[in-house]
Amino acid sequence: MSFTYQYARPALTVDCVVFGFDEGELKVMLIQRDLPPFEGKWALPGGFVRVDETLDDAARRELEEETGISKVFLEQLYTVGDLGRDPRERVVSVAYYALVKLSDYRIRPTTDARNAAWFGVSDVPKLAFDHDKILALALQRLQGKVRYQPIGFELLPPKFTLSQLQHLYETVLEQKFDKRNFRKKILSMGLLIELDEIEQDVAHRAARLYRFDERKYQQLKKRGFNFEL
Amino acid sequence: MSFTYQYARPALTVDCVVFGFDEGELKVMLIQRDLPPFEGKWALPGGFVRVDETLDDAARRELEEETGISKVFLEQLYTVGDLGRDPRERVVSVAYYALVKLSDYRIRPTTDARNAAWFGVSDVPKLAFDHDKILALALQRLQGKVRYQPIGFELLPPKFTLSQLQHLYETVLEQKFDKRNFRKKILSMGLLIELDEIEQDVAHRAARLYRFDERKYQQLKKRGFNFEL
DNA sequence: CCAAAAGTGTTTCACGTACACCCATGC
DNA sequence: GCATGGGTGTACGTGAAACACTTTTGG
Repeated sequence: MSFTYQYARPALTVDCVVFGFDEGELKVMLIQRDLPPFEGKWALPGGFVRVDETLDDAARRELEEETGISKVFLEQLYTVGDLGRDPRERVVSVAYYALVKLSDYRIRPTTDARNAAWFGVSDVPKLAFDHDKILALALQRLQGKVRYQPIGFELLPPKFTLSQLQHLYETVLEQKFDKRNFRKKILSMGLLIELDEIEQDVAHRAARLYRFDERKYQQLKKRGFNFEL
Repeated sequence: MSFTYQYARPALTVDCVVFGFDEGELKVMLIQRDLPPFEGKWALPGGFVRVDETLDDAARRELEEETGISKVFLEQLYTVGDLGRDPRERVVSVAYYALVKLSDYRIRPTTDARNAAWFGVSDVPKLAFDHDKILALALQRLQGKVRYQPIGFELLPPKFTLSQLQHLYETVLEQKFDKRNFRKKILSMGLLIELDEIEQDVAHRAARLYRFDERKYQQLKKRGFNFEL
């Protein structure tokens, strides 16, 4: 079976930059290519968009197929369409970025026949295609967005300590915060629910656990509230 | 001549939301369709991406062809790919938004065989395809971006008065500003060059003209400066 | 008892905000 | 001379930033 058109059409793909946060480091999931071009090179998970699925669906499907990741925060990032970005033919790719609760879901880093692994964002090797550029864009977007939208919580387990939250922000934004000021500010928004639980199995005083109040955030947002770190 | 592929491919188009600012109002350029589907309806300028041109090039080319507009601020907005957004077949469209110095370049609102016209953003009729949604996205992006990047100047002539600038911000953000505070803030950034010229042909005291210092902005940006209204 | 991180208030300073009057020009 | 918008300074309050010590727990 084949499909014929009057004019040449670019191929259309999706690529996903999947971020996780673990051990005080921001990580990206990469896949080792088992086919040319760029065989053996690391690349972003992604693949062709089917003609009967939306772009979002395609991104989620590829993510699931290639990394086993599902039900995560996923947002469109940018569409790249430079000539020659794929040596075989013209390929336009809609890039997405995803945020996963690494420490919670325990994602299997290897699935399928492929080799998938987490890399610290500062230890990423040279990637296939123009995926370096896409990754850089995603990082930029994450840094910009984390300040004024409560997406940082997508990278933490549902229950977290204020220190974990602070470290997350410090890592993503590459910037230190004062502990007291950070707590004051984040708590003053009234978006965190203080739980009756504390950390377990730590070799020091256990910290209180909190939960992000998504419901409250949606309410406040309607009334003109703006999250801002 | 025709082109054949193993799998079905979506068609790929670009659409442009072109903003202008005139008479204290934010305007969008629309084109009246002369072919089905949506014949006679107003739509965003746009068209198919050729297989040998980048997405940015395609957007600029379509803009030039359909509206005569060239050399403007142009930025990718979002890629829409819902099923059924075009009744004929699957079409994925990369949306762009452009900012033009309306009062300066004097763009011809009608070119080609087509009917092109400026609409106040609050007087836009129901558009073809999902162009309403794209326009709404573009407005949102403009409102968000104008606050923390000096793109407002793209909508003004090269020489402008502080009142013009203030009115632009008030229009885009749908919010009033205090005259003294606005001037204090904008001038304190040191990004405006005070010219030795004043307005001409006004029926009241003529205002001083200013120019945006792009050079200085690029310098400051490198050193970590952030524009913020 | 030592190490490691949790938790907690106050002072200072900068910046945002509110606010009213005189000036220049064209008609 | 009057209508229209141009141009200017100060006082006040809020919120960001700086800063150090005590507490709890496990080993």
